[in-house]
Amino acid sequence: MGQKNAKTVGVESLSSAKESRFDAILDSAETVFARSGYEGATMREIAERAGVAQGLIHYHFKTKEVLFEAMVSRRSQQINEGRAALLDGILKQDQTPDLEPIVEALFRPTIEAGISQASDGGAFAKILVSTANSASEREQLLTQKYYDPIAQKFISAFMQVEPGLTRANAVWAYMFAIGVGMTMMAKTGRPARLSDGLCDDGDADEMLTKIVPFICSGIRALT
Amino acid sequence: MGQKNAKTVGVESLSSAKESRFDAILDSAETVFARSGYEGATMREIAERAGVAQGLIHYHFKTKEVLFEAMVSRRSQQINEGRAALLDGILKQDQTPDLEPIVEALFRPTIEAGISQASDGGAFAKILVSTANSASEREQLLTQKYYDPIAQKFISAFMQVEPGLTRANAVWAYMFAIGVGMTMMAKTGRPARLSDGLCDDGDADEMLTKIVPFICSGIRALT
DNA sequence: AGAAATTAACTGGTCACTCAGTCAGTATTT
DNA sequence: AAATACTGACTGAGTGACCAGTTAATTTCT
Repeated sequence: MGQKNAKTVGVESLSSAKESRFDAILDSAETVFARSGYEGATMREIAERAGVAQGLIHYHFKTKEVLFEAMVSRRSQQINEGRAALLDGILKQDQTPDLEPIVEALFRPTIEAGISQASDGGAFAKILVSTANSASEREQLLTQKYYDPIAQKFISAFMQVEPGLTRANAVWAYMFAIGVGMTMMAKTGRPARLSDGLCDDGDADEMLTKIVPFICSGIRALT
Repeated sequence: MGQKNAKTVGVESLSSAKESRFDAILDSAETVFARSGYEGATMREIAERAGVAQGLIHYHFKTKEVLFEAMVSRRSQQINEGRAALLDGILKQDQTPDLEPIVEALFRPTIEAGISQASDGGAFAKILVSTANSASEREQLLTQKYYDPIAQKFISAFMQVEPGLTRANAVWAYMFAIGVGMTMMAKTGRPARLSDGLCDDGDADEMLTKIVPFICSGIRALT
């Protein structure tokens, strides 16, 4: 269900290229799930924000759970294609690549997926954070399905450019790197609070200049 | 509300020292909130698991929100007293202390609060993770109230033992350190999945031997 | 080409159920 | 007896899901 809406693909996101209701529902779901969490979000609110009848959501997605997965699937495929492309480009070099661009390739597509939608305050990034940290069945399965494969690619890349890493340590390195990245994606505003405004977790580019050296140095400590 | 139950404090947690219903409710809330999240948890389930009538929860805590805060408050005070004690002990030395024990002091009390209850699978740690990462009003206020003060102490300690750190970078260092710690506290089982069983996020002590060098090296990269 | 038939997209209302919270009344303590 | 602790039945406000029926778009038949 949902693949029949492959119509009018072409160049979307162009100005206000009229979007299908199907996609409008997914966009709305992204915003509402991000603000209220899975249980806190209501089908009614998602429908209202998308400007459709509530029944239409059930027509397209059957259940709330399927809707949630469809929303995660759409965005994570986009992100992980970007990640894979960047990583492949780096590894295709002649000499051994640096660790730094690899770590950057891990985060930049997520950031860009956040801002492209503008005005949503990085809604999907927030969903990512809570999904990744959840120990619940449903969310773990989504992580496994959509994020474990690309994770393995980055873990292998870590081992390739830092030969001192055991496989176990490369896995820890990946987990820790993601943990640090959460700080940026959660957008809690806490850095600003703790620093009297010196730090701003809304500025992803500035954060990356701190995060990348932090993680790379941390990884090298595990070699 | 709740402080009138300071009765029979003494040595609790001893075998099955009969616990007050008040505390039984908080314990139950910890487990249920950890598994289902704030919205997903129901007062009915918390009451059943605690073996009391649902009305009793409202008698003691009035609302779900107050119950949640009471549960966070109890455990976080215990954790942060442990953290402060360890940190003060370290800073009281004559010569300049190392960064390593400070970072360890950040995490050990949380871990121990998790295991002491046994069998709950680190329920409170999971709540901590989702609370810290949430951008919602309610959870941000709790973080601010119960965790920002101790965070400032650790940020100052970072600057004291690593004089090259600016205040802004010390704040980032703290945020990143917490981010890495999430990996350990969330207990998602993902490390085991990604490593075919080589890594185990259930073994907090083993994780600490990886986390502490990772974070310390990362922090020093910011100097 | 144009009418007829079929499918897809969509609506508004409704259902059975669950939720947090209330309350009158009962047991237990002091 | 007076206060505190506690119960269990209850309520009104939502909840996700469902469905009969309407409109728009395609396909099929003549």
